[in-house]
Amino acid sequence: MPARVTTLKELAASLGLSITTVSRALAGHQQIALKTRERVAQAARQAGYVPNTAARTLVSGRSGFVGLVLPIRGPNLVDSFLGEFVTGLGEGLVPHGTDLILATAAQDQAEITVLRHVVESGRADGVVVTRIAEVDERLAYLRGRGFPFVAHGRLLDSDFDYNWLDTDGAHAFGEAFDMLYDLGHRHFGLVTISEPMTFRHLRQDGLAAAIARRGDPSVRLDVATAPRFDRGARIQAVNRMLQAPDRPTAIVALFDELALTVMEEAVRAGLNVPRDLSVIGFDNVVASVYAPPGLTTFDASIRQCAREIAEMLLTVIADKTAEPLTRLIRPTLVPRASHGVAPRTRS
Amino acid sequence: MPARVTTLKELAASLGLSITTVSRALAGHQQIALKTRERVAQAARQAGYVPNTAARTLVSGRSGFVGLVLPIRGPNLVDSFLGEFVTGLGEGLVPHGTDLILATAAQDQAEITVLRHVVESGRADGVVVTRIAEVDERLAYLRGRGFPFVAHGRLLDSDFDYNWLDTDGAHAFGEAFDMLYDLGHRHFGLVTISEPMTFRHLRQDGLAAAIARRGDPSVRLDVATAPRFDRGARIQAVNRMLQAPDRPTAIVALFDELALTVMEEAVRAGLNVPRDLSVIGFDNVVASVYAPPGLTTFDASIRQCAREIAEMLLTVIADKTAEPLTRLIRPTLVPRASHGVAPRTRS
DNA sequence: TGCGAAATTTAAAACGTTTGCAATTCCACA
DNA sequence: TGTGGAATTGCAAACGTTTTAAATTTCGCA
Repeated sequence: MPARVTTLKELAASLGLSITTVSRALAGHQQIALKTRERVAQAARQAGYVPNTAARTLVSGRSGFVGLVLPIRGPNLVDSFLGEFVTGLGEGLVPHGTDLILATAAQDQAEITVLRHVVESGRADGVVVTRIAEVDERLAYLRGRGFPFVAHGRLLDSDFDYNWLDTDGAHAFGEAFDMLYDLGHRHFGLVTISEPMTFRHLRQDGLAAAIARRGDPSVRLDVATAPRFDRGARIQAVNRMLQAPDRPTAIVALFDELALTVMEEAVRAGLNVPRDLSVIGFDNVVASVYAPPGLTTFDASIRQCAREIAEMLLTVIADKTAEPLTRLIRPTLVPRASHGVAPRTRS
Repeated sequence: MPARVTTLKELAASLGLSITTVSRALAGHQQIALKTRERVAQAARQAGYVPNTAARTLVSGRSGFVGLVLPIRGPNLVDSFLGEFVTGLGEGLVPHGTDLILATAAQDQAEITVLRHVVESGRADGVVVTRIAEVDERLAYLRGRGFPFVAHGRLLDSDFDYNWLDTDGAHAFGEAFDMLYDLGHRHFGLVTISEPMTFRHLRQDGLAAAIARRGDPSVRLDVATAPRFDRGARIQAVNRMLQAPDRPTAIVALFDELALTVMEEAVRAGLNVPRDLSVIGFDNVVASVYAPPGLTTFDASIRQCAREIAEMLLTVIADKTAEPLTRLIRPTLVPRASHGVAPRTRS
């Protein structure tokens, strides 16, 4: 017997009260007699009453949901990013009784289309936007609508303020450089991607800034670029860097996946990490623990960041006029065994 | 200028038509003149009209959402399961215009409470249930309500039918045994968990069945059990098995995370994998590629399974009276380098 | 005993959509 | 020019809740 859903009307009828009174009693309004409130609460609990979300949303204009548009992903998810991210969001949302909507973009569909749909159908009270692109129409759209959102990541420059939380990749890459420099490295390699995401600039600029700060003209930086999802091209780019007659002694990769490729190809080329080559990544993916000799990397604590993003978003939803919130999270170095003193200079 | 949301009423007014007609025109009803339908569609597109979800849900009784209650997870997610799973669900749902709701259980809250809330608030038209426990109140509840759901996993026995999709762990473990037996192994170890999840029985039974099928009385099986999230206890249990005077020559782990621990501890104990010890896991997590010498394991293609689960659920939602759907997916062996011929018998 | 203010409760409208049924328009044909 | 039936459109109720404004009850005090 599929139990029917209890409605406010039924509850009111069974109590001999009006719908209004029951609604207010459950909302805890002071104007309802204490005795009545208790009686109603008791009956509601017993009947297992749960308010209908649609009806509540319709009248209040609040859905109690926060949206996340799933980035269209390649066939190979290599990390636990998404899992950690939604887990963190969930943790941040649950104390406020808010749930998460995951909207997926179809193969041939732009993310912005899905975003618009989520926003304009009233499914969500706010959204989280990840993977910020150099020119990001999503932020412009949300901004134009005045719709609450928090970005995970930043634009390089913008003529408007918005709420964001970002990992301080610039600082991390500076830290990586300083550490490697102090270990004697002077010739550096950076492996990066060709996709127009802002974080690649932020990190590369952080590296460049640290180099400039040091003011040592003997420091040299090579850059290798490959498309994010083209494994073949990536391997090629890495090998071009490794096979060069004068190759770097230390390679910093934009993120661990690239760093792992560097380590694999280095081994294949007969190099020993870290004796011949230091490698540093970013993200602290699980594989970085297991890939010999253990990848030195940075941990950005995605789950914790996501939780904070959720909290920021709830704040913004509650008060749309508030000053823009921004948080820059400094990742922590996870030193493992893939970096070491620079090899003696050849020649 | 935060653009307002267009409503049906406004659209109707601007067209000089009634709300009814516009609604029907957009729904493509034949009874509306073709010319009108086109005119309305055009105007709707131009105005960027998106129907309000709450209103539609309220009257139709369909929310256009499918729910997933996030399992409460320990501090350390080690795999990409959740990410792959929600990605797969999204892929299966998006062609039908359905989205996914992720509800998180608070720390002190039972999963069933959240599930009840999702179901009874009308937020979702159906739910996906994962990680089936030996005695699973969620299935009983959903069954009792007649609420559409698909289980990822199975009960060991049940007095009712339901929709499920499961990975054929029994078959995989049988396959692992056969392969190892043919390589000369006679003394086996199974590392499993103490949590009352059904899959541990299914897999262990599959192993036992394969042993029985072989009918070789010299085959021996040791079992080590530890709590899922207690790393210390797990290491202890593994070591007890490895340190035993007469240790197994082949260890099958309930899943990769355990297998990785076995490999780590084996190395620490001075054993060579696979020369002294064969290890086989299950799940094909990313780390299994990188953990030396490369873990032989089974791939259950979570993403594909999740997609199918989504499709099954949509079928069930569309026709609640349909026969129960069940799918048993055979995982594929991913042979890497952690297994090999049995070492010569000592003594 | 009656008055007025305070305390408590209720009727009714509103949110934006879908849908059963009724009303209107159109057109072919007599 | 009128008629009937088909084609097209519109009215109004309904979904379950919140909320404004108004009605009713209660109670202290003269």
